Amino acid sequence: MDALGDPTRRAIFERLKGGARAVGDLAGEFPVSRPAVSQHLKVLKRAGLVRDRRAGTRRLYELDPQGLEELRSYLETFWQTGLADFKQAAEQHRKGSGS
Amino acid sequence: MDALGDPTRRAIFERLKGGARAVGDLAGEFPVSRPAVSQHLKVLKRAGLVRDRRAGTRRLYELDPQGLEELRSYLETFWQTGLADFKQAAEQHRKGSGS
DNA sequence: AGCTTACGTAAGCGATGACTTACGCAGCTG
DNA sequence: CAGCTGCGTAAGTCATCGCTTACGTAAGCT
Repeated sequence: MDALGDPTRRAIFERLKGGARAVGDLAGEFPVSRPAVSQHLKVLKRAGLVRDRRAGTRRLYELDPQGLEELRSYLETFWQTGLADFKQAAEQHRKGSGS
Repeated sequence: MDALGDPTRRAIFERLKGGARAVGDLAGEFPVSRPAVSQHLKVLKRAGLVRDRRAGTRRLYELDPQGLEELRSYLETFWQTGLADFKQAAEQHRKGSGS
């Protein structure tokens, strides 16, 4: 979650949804240097959101399904921990107020 | 989303799921000063995630249902933008590769 | 084997941001 | 009306982090 806090990193992450990409290739589409992209990928990898794979001299990065599932379930829990409950209260509270 | 990047802020946000709370009351449960909590709440409010309401000299903060719905739909979109597609590819890719 | 490509890492730097203390203001209470 | 409580804001400080340049390293190509 903290890993997605940075806009650039989030952009890289979203870009990876299109499929596996190499670092240099990826860096070509962002206004940052290649090492910067490397570091971002390192953080994402550490967060379990991406995976790296070798392809010749290049290193392809792709989304990690497992980490994504974990994130998803975390968010699911996020809503359900008393959130639906709160929503009902909110709706009730809203009943008499017109904007 | 950037608003939830900070751990302390996220903790405050989660704490608000339990219901509306005053600032000082909230600050009593965190290792930070009251003004710090105020600033965090300001950011959350600016992000549309929380709402403030007055109660005497206190100011109660609660989750904003509208902002939460926006966040939820954003996340929904997040998964669906080619993500299911990617998953199939990932599964397929897994088929014959033994590490 | 030597050269080139592609990447990761280290070191340094500038900027963002989280936190604290000090201050001013609104609202209850006597 | 005076005092107290509770909060927001301002100013300053210190850490964190994102970015760049420079360097070392692994893998294809000739």
